[in-house]
Amino acid sequence: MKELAKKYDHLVVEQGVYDQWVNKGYFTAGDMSKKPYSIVIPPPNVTGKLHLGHAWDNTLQDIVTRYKRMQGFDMLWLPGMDHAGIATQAKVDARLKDEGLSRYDLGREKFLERAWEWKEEYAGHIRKQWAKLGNSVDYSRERFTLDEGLSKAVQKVFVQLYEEGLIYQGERIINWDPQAKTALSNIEVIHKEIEGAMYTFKYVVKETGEVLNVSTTRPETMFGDVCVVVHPEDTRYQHLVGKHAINPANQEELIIITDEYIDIEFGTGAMKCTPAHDPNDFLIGEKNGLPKPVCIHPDGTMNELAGEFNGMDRFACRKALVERIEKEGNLVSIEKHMHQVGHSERTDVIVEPYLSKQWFVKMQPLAEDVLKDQSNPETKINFYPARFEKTFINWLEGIEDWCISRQLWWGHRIPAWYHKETGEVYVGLEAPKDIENWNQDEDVLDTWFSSALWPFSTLGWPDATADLDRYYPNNLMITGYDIIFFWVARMAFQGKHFTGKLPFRDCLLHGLVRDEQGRKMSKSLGNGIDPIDEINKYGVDSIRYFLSTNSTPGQDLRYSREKVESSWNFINKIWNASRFVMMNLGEFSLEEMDLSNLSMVDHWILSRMNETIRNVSANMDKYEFASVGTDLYNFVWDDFCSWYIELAKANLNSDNAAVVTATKSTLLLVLTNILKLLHPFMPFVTEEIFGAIPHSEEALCVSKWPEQMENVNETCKEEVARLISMIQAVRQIRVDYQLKPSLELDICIMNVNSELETKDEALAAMLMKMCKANWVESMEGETLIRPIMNGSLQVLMSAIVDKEEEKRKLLAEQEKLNKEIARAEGMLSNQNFVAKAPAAKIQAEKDKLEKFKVQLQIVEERLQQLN
RNA sequence: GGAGGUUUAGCUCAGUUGGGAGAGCAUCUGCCUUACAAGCAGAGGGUCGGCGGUUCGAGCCCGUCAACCUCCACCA
Repeated sequence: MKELAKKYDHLVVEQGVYDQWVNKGYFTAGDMSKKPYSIVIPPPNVTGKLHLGHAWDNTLQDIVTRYKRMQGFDMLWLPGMDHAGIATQAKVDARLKDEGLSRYDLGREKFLERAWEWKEEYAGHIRKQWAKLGNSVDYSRERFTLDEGLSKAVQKVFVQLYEEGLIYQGERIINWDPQAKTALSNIEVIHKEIEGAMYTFKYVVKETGEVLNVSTTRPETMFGDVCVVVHPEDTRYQHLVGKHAINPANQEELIIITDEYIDIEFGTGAMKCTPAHDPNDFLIGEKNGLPKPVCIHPDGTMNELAGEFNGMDRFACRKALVERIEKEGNLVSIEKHMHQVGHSERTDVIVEPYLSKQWFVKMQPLAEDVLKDQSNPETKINFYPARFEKTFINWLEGIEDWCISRQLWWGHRIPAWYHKETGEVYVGLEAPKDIENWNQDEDVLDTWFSSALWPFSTLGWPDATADLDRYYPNNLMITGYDIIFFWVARMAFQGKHFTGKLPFRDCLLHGLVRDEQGRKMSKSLGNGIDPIDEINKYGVDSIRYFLSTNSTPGQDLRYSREKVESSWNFINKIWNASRFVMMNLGEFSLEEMDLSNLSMVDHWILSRMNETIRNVSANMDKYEFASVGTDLYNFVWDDFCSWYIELAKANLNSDNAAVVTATKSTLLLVLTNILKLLHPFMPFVTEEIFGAIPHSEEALCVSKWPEQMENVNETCKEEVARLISMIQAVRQIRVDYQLKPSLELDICIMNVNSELETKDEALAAMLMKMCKANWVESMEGETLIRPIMNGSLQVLMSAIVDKEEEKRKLLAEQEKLNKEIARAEGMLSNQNFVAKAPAAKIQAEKDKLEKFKVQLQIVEERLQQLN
């Protein structure tokens, strides 16, 4: 058995324990005698260090994991990491750049070697951070989205969806990132409101010589224009339909056509149409069988269609073109224009809508299957908080096809081959036999394509493994609300389609960690906080307790060092209380435990313990960790430390050995259960203390979750409440009359009608200990009377009491009581209340009224004496 | 243009079927009481964003307005 150091030092306490847990295999799942419970970690990107958001997310998962493990489940928390295509490739590119290289210098194969080196390096960092956080993950089942098994799952899904007609290749307008030179899916585009300009130019109608004004926000795309469109009912332009306008950018003739899409009220009512660089224009082009010329290179520079601007950056071209047109006299106006412009999530450059050939997943049938299951209480995912179900459903209902091909090297290569001569497309798990005649698609899949399979691919799917059978669907998914679309929804439809079941029963969503001013943590603001620094400073137990108990589900969380310190203080309190218990237990062993001679206060703390176990377990099941935190804080600090330990001191000094034993037993039992209840939140310090007190279980982290104790006398609650009110009354008298704390007061207790009415030695000792009060049977001479719960307390103080002061206090008390009585009487005389309120509520009001009346009587008697 | 969130003590936030407003920190007073001064014992501080409604009773339910925040959305 260990000793507890005099001072709580988190650096010492948190050292070495984690490795022991891992080495003993406590985190390894697979005990077939137990019921399974599973969570998979949202795989962190192998791009860098974990941030506070990860610490929060992981802590929540670890809390549930440890709780379920202690409840006797075969608990699997499966760890792993994500290859994070664009993000990682960008990091490796940057590293190469420092060496004066580009990925093209290395070639695909060598580049991938470098990327794998990067992955190994960062995976090591991430594992160290998991250990630091205390994550009780099963390392024997750790996975990586690009490992062999998961790649197999990805290929299988791609090929099957292709064969089912749910994956197709198409020439479409996609979101193009000209810096990363890859396509993006719709949700990888961040729309930001920026100030642009609306340019209006003169288009001369060839046949009539009239001038037609046409506006655009992107003049550079004029080199890809194929027509001018007006609304069919726009009387201003009906006579021009079928005629031709001259494009002021390149003097080409543009046919004037009509389309219902046009908003007559907007701008001039005449729109230029660029089918290859705008999704709406694309549709108009398709409808009318127009060509779709591309005028921009994949790197964002203009191509040969731009004539003299060939090779110029798209935005430089915009400026130069406008200047030229102005010079030619064809500029009508430039007006400031605020509009939403798409930016790449990863590189932050302005996304170019771009016509290109990509692979897509046909989403509607997949989404419909999920929506069907979601509408059935038996099969649906339960969202916590429930409101996110709406977000989830709305997105699936309005879903568009998912562009899944990425022009990158780091990722799952698309299993499609093109015949060198015929151009035939082959998609399959195996490469074509006559491979020399085929070229494999150069592209890889969107990272989220593999993440979407995570809940089952990590368990061995597509093989029918024992793990898959046992741990799928997962019981719970915990992640941030910011990736409902990216991840949760996609896991849902892939899970449903390939396993027949939605991938998890519950989904707990948390918010974002913000800085102390409430701002998002970001690189550009430089306000990011490294969790490791904070852990070194305050200990991971404090960080975990802070992160998990200071917000409600779905709400963002402000990081607050003040509150982390307050968490540290709480842990320090537990540490010191434990030291007190140990000091008093001495050589006390488990065999001596005897709870048969419990005193009133022992019963009381055990009854509060039962209540706490009940509330904590219920709230844990609802993922209401803030409530759990409050309950435990109050129970530990107020009930156990401030009251029970202080009251127990008198019992521990008793000559009666049975009383001492009962108190020691209670101290040990309650402390043990406190450690268990707190373990999921602060695993290190609780395990350390557990190791230092008598116990029969192997380790706290694999100990049994507390159960309520039977045969606890609940009526002691009221007795102890009275005792507490007595102690508080005496303390109040000291404050009121500025008496020295060391001065012993004689007190006499009257009209209590309870066990406390007759003097009891143990109670007398407690009163002496708690408020330096000596309990006497009766009192002669002038006394000061204070009402206490259901009775009154008399103090002999004629020498000290200032009568006027006492009168003032009593009058204040009288006023307060009269108010209360008026309130209660008011309610009870309200016929509607009496007729409609529940009987229990009415009775409670009657009881209160009675109590107040008794107290008022005492106060008034005393006032009379003073007059 | 849709959807959602937030508004409670000086600050940060709880408040779970509607039944006498809470915590942490901060402030004030008094204490080194042998687990803990990172502590102990007390105290002050709120028209629960505004208005209206339902109800015997509203911080909580309904309507409306305001401020702030977030997500979604192809208007040239």
